[in-house]
Amino acid sequence: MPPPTFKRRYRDEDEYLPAGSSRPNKKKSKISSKKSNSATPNHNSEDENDLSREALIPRSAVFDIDSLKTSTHVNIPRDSVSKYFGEDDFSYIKLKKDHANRPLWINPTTGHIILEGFSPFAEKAQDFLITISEPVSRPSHIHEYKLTPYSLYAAVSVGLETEAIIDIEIPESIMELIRTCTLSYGKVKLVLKHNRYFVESSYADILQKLLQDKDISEARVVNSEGSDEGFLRNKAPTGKDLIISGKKEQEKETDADGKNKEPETEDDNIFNAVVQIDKEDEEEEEDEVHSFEIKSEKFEVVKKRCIELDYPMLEEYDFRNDSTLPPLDIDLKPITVIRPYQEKCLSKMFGNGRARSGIIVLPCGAGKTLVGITAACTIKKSCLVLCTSAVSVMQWKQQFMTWSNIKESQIAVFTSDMKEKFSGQSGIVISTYSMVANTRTRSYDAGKMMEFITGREWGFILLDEVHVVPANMFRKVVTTIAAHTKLGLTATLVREDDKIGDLNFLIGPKLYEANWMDLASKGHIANVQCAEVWCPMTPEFYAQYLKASSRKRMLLYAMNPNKFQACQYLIRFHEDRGDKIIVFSDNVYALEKYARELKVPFIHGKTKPPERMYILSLFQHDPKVNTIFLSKVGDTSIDLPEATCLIQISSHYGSRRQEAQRLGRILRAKRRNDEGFNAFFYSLVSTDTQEMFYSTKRQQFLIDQGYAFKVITKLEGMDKATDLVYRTHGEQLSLLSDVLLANDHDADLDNDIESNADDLPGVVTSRNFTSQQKGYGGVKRSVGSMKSLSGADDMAYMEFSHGNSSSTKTMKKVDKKTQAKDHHPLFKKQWLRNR
DNA sequence: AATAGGGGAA
DNA sequence: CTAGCTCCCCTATT
Repeated sequence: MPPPTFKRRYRDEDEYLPAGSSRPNKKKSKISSKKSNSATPNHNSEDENDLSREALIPRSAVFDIDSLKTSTHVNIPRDSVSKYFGEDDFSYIKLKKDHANRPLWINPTTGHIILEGFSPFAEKAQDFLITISEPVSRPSHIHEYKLTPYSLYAAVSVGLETEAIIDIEIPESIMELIRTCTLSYGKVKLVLKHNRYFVESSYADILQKLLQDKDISEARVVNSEGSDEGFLRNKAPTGKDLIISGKKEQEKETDADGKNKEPETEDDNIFNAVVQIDKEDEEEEEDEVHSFEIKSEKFEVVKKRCIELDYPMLEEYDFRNDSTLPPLDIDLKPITVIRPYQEKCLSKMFGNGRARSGIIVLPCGAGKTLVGITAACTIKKSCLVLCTSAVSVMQWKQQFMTWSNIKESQIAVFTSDMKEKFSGQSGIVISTYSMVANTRTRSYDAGKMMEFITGREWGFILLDEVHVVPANMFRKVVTTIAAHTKLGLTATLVREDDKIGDLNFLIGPKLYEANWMDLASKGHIANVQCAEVWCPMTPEFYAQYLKASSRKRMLLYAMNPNKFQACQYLIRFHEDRGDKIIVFSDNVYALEKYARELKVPFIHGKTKPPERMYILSLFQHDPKVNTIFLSKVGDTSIDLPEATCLIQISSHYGSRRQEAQRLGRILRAKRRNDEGFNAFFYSLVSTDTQEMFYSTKRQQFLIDQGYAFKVITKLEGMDKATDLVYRTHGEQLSLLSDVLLANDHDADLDNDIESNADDLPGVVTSRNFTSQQKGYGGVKRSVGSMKSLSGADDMAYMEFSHGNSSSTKTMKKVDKKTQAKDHHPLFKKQWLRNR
C-alpha cells in the first residue's frame, strides 16, 4: 500500500501563537493572592483547594512552535518574488505529483492547515482534521485548521496514535510539534470503576514511569492481582452494550469492524478513510489496557502529580459498575428523540461504555440542553447542573421536566431565592456558578445548601456556558465539587483572553464541535442573513466625534441620527413582513433613548423581574408588540421568546462571544427554512468611527463559522420614508445637544440615578425610564398619553436647543420643569393594578 | 487599572 | 411579608 501523504504549498497568514505561549512569563495567578475569608463558620476550605493556573497546565501545553522556525529557514533558495512573501515563502517545497487530487496544504512554520472545501475529498478530510486540529475558519470554500497542543491532546485522547497523525511527508517542523504534543497526552486515564480508582493506560511503560514518582507510588494500592509487570490487565472497554436512550436505532456497525485497540472506532474509520490505511491486525496486542489501583482518598494528589509530570489524565467514569453512588431514576420520555448530531456528541462522550469528561460545542438553538439531559439520563446518578443565571436555572429545570421522566421532587433548585434539597438518596441540583463559587459570607440557608453540595459525591456535573468557567472565581467549582464526570456545553468556545485552553485541563478535551453551516443547511438551525449596515455620521455629529474624548465618542456614534433612522426603518420593514425583532444595545443610555423615541418596550439590568416577564409576554403574545430593546441582560440572563430578526445598534466592544450569542437568539427560527433565509441579523455601524473596527472584530467568530456578512451602505427606500425620526436638521441638533449634555454628566450618573427626583436634563435616569416603561404597559389603554409624553419631551428639547444652543444652563432649567411634569408617578401604580 | 453592567445578600 | 435600597463582588472588555 502506498504511504499516505499530504500535499504542501505555501500560505500567507499572520503568525500563529500557540495558546499558551505567553504563559511562562506570567507571574502568580490572582487566585492564590486573594484574601482569605476564614471568619465565616460555613466557609469550606476553598482557599486551600485553590489551584493556581500553572498547576493545571502541563508543561508541553506551552510548546512554542516558533522555536522550530530556525530549522526550516536555513539556506532556503529564494526567487525574484520571494521578498513579497517574506518568511511565508514556501516555494522551495515541491508540490507532489498528484497534487491536483490533494486538498490539503500545510504551513510548515505555523501548523496551520488549509483545506480546499470544494475538493471531492474535503468532507472526508474534514472529519479527520476536526479530530486532530482546531477549526480556525470555515467559510464556504477554503477551510483553515490549526494544530495546537490542545487539539493534539484531544486527538490522542480519542485513540489516535502519534504515527497515525504523522505522515511521512509532512514538514519536519510539524512532525516535531505533533511528536512533542502527543508523546504524553491523553494516554493515561483515571478510571473510576467498581468504586475504585484506577490509573489506566495502554502503555505499560508510561505507568512504570509514573510509579517512579514518590507521591504516586505511595498512593498505589498494593495487592496480589498484578501480573508480571505488576499491573492489572484488562480488555479495553467497549460501548457495544451501552444504550443511549433517545436514539432512533442502535447503529453499531462501526463496532463490528472491531479492528482497533481503542473503542472510538468512528474516528479510526474516519482516519482510515482519509489516510487510506488498511485495517491492520493490531487487534490482539492493542486490545488490552494496563492499570493499577490507587487509594481513592489520594486521587486528587495523583491527578495533580500527573499534570506536573506532563501526563495529564483523562477522566472516565465506569458508571454502570458503580454501586457506591445510589442510582437515580431518570430516563428520557419515550417520545423524546434526539437528532443525529446530538447522538454523535453522545457517542463521543460514551464511546467506550464509560462516561468521558469533556466539552461539547453546539450552536445556540441546536439543542445543547437536550444533549445534557440525555447524558444525565444515561449516567443515571446524582447530577449537578450549573448555569450562569437564575433564569436559566429555571429553564433547565423546566427542560428536565419536559424531556425526562424525572419526578419533580428529585429536582432541586439552588438560587438566591430558592434553596431546595431533593428528597431521597439521589437527585438533581440546578444552580448558578456564582452561587456555588461565592466566597463571601453566605446566608444560613445557602451555607447549609453548600454543605449539601460539597458534602456528597456527584456522578455527573453539567456545566452550561462552559466558556465562563476559566474565570478566576468560577474555575474553582471544578475542584471544590466532587464529580465523577464533567460535561461542558457551550456555543462559543472563545474568550478574548488566553484562558480558553485551560478548559482542557479543568474539564477535559473538546469532544465534539458542530459546524454551524452544516446544521443550518440540514434545517436544524435557522438560515441567517447577516448584514452590516453602514450609517454615515451626520456632519455635526462627526465634528463632535472628532473633538470628543473616547467615552463621548462611543455615545456619539451610537446616537448617530442616521443610525437611528436606519434602525427605525429596519424595524418597520421587518414588522411589515411579520418578523419579531430584538434590538440590542450595550449602552443603556442609547438603549433607552431609542426605545422611548420609537415607543418600544425595553429591558435592561435594572428592570425588575415582573416587568421583564410582562414585557416578554407582550412580545411573545401581543400581535401589536413585535419589537423589544435589550441591553446586555439579553445575552445570557433572559429567557427570550423566538425572534426572527435582530438589530444591533451599539456594539462598542470587540467581543466575538457576545456577537455569536446574540446571533444564537434567532437560530431557533426554523419556520420557513425551505425559502432561503429565514432570519436576519443586522449590525448598524457608524462609518468612519471606531465602531468599524470593533464590528469587524466581533464578526470574526461568525465568519469563522462560515457566515458571510453583507455590507449595506444604503437601505433601499429609506429616503422615501418621510416619517422617520430626526429628519430635520433642527431635530438632529437637539439630539446632539442631548447627547453632549448627557455625556457631560455621565460621571455623575450614578449619584443621580436613584436619589434625585430633579434629574439633570438629558440624563434619563433609571427612575425615569422605569416609570416610562411602565407607562408602556398602559399604552394599550392610553396610546395618546404615551405619544404626548415623548412628544412633549421632543418639543422642549428642540425649542430650547434652537434658541440657546450655546447655553446648556438654560436648557437645564427648562428641562427640569418638563421632566418633573412628565415624570408621572401614577404610571407605576396603574401598571401594577392592571396586570 | 478602569469602566460598565449584572447578580446575590442583608 | 415583600419591595426596594445598599453594599459588595464578579465578569468582560479596553
